[in-house]
Amino acid sequence: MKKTILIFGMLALAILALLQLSSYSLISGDLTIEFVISGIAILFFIIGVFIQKKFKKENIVSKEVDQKQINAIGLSKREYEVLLEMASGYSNKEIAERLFVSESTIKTHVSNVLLKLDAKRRTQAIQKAKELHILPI
Amino acid sequence: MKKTILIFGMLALAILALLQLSSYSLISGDLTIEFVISGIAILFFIIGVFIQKKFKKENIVSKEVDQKQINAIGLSKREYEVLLEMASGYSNKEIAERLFVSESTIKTHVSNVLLKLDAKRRTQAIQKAKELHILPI
DNA sequence: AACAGTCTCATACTAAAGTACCAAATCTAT
DNA sequence: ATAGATTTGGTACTTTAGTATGAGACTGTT
Repeated sequence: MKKTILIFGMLALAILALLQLSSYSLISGDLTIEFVISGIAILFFIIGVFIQKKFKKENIVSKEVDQKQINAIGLSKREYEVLLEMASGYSNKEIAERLFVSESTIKTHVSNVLLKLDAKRRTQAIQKAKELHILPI
Repeated sequence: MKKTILIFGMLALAILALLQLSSYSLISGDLTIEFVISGIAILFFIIGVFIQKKFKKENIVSKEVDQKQINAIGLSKREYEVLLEMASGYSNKEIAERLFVSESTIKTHVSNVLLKLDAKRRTQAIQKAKELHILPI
């Protein structure tokens, strides 16, 4: 967790910088104490929100599809489309109708998907695809 | 977004309260300006983190299984177990081996699961189960 | 233009999934 | 203890899924 140390170090620095700035402003009389404190409060609130967001993103399984993984596996555009339809629970015949091609074509694509994902069944392919983060949701 | 308005109202109030408190402390000379500002910064940082956490939680699809849904659907304990195995990508034969029963039994269970989830195929059953939040992940 | 890759489709299989129907054993709660 | 639900298992059958193989059409690339 180097990032944690880094972030808290930066925060400490930010606080020190603000202290310097605020005391200087107060001495010079440009700003009122209320204004400075409000600004600091808002600033640190925003920083808190931002940092929490960053941390959350790392912990949560991203719902985004990992395009790099798709390329790494070697799935073609059409094969990936078929995979998505499979994962949605459609049969080969239904996928064929939805994509306006023959069932034979879908079978070919499915076989290729299974090969590339090293799966014996479509359900296993779906599971593996999920683990590889190449499926939305 | 009533919550948003509420939260920001509370924040504004908190800032005002802090201003009052800090000016009072400064006048009475109990605290230094640095100490007050640091405290406020830390406080608002924490508030920011907390609020972001709250908001995030609402957006994320809960990974918990919805036991009520399982009951509502009428899935028995064993049927649910089979559903989980199905969703993991196992074949009927594999599930039979894993649960130490015959393949016939699994077929019966699977048929019942499909009926209760109103699905034509196991992939569709998995998809529907996912939507009903009765699958972990 | 030639080539690799993709997409399409077909045939002929084998394997797996799913349905229908039945029935015995086992729990479970009243 | 008995009724109702659950679990288990079987047979026989239909439907999907998946494999193997081949091949034409259509990219984009060098």
